[in-house]
Amino acid sequence: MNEPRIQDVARLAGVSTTSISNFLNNRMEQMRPDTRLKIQQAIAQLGYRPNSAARQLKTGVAAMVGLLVPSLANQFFGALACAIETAAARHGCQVMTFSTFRDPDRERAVMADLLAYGAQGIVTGSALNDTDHLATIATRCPVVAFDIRHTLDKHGTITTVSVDNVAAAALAVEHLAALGHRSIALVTPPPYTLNRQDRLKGFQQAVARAGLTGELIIADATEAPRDPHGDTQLFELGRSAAARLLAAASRPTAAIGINDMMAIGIGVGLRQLGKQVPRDFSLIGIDDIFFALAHDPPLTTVRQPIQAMADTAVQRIRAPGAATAGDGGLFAPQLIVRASTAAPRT
Amino acid sequence: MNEPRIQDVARLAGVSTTSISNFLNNRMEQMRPDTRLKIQQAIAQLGYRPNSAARQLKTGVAAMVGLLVPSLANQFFGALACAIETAAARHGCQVMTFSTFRDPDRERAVMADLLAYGAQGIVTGSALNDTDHLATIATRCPVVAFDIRHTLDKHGTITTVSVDNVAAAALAVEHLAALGHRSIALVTPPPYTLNRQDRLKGFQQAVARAGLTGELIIADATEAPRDPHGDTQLFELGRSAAARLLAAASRPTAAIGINDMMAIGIGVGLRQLGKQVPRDFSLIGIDDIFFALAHDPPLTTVRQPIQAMADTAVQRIRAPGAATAGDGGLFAPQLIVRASTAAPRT
DNA sequence: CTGTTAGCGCCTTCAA
DNA sequence: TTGAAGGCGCTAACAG
Repeated sequence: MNEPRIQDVARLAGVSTTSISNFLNNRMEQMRPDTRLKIQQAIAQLGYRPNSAARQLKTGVAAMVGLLVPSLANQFFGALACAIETAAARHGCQVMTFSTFRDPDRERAVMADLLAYGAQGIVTGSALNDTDHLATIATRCPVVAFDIRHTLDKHGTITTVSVDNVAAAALAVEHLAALGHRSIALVTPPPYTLNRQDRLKGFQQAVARAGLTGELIIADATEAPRDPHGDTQLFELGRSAAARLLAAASRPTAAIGINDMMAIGIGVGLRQLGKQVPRDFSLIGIDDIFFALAHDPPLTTVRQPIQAMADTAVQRIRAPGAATAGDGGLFAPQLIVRASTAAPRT
Repeated sequence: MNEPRIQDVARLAGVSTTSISNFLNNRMEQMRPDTRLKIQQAIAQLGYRPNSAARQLKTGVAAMVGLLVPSLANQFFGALACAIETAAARHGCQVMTFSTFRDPDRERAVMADLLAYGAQGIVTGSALNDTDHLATIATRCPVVAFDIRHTLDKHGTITTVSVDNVAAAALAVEHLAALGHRSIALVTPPPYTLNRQDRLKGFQQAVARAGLTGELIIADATEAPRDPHGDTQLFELGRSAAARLLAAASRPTAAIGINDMMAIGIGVGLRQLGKQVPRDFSLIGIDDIFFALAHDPPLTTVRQPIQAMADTAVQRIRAPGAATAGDGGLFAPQLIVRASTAAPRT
């Protein structure tokens, strides 16, 4: 309603709209310093802001990147959104975030919306089953898949950014081994997604390397209600897995949760069973979500360098071609030792 | 890149662009059924999506609402963003979310961006100190303040949506009173914000009504590092407040955290001090964030009806005028009894 | 019921 | 340096 327009600025500054446009687009060399100053003042005085719709209509792109996540209510993705926003702000561009609630139809619709909005590119932290669709989108704008590396490699049109999940799990194993644990378990839901498969692989490789006994506890997803919003499911699965952990044939003295949510669930379950962490049992997660810190005891975990990953993701969108499809984009995880791991009782 | 345009659809369907436009804007009565069918097919065949920038440039508004939160890494605001997105989707519109990191400058900049983007309205869950600026924005588009009622009422141009914080605190007090507690405490940082002041007022009123002893524990904000991202601060403050709780002169048997984050911190602190919740001490929060459930024991709390509040917020943006500035917009909180409260030990 | 047409605000030649 | 002018894709009169 009654926003100032470029012509108003031009009139007030006593210059042409062309100069204003040049000013707005940082072509300072094409005007005298005093012109520049006058323009600056006029813009400030009017509170002028270029209309992005018009600009986009003309140039074809918006200074905006899209972000898809399963749900912002999920702590990990909230943090991711934060990191992407921070990264985008460094490029002077906005983020439009959508929760897909893991609904493929909604996912498709939302991608189309983003395209209609002229998004420069799309970062997706939402694991699609329909990768062909993703590839189609990728022909229209750069698509960066966050933490869902392998699924998409085959198409070769999508770049990916991911923590090295194999290394992450290995880091957890090595930490436990160094503490003296000889029998450990990995607790995970059925590893359908490839990042979970990677973590599983890392676990098995590291266990073999260290000569440990490694048991796999598959938490049956039907044991807890699905929850597309906040991922309470993983927490509940972890909690109910605690009993199986204690009853396991290999008598593990430590467990790795496939991620922090699961580890926190395990921690609560163990305590409800009268076990004390880390005195009776060691526990370690992966991701380093905020509540790892708020857990009692503070959860030892393997951190994903989210901000660095987000920076790379946005960079790839702003400068596609810089990275070729399928190239590395693998980030090194970092062990964060807190208080949920200790040497096993002898 | 090479998106189909409205003319392409018109050509393929063998009709005029007007009809396509009518179709897109749901003016079905202005065309024959067979025309409608042809259009439908043509759109599907081309995968056509109207360009939102062009549409917005023409109509002046985008099907988009802005959302400002301190940080999406904060569990509560992640959930809020989720709820707003769900509400907006029901109106067929998108959400552009920004984290302000509680930086007034960024807040201002982001509001301006939103205006430049043609946002239909702005929901802010971010407590500004500069309410005049907010009022200025409100002259350009509807602004709905989420959970920061009183600060803004004086301007009369901004509508607000908030839980009844007085009632929320009272609900907590009454629950504890009903369990038999006679001396309780409220733990809060210095109540600068007005929703905290409301909670404090509700606490004091309810305590007086029930004839209890009510102590106020002000957690000194300097005791924990500030954290604009994830609000670890409140957690840490709660944790360090546990000792003061146990040493308090009024010998409280239960505590209310000003919100869940604080209550969870208190819970962890109490346990580290060897106290068992709820056997030795009862604990209750306010908000009902997800981790109230993941806390051990599951935290009794007072829930904000976030989705209903979000629906109302979006409604006010879509149909401004329906609600007059400053009108109620107060929502009833709900007591969620879980396992952190019990009768005091006799 | 359908076609024609004039902009929405900005960017970018182009000639002055 | 500047002014004029032609769109970007769509909508909404208005005239058929």
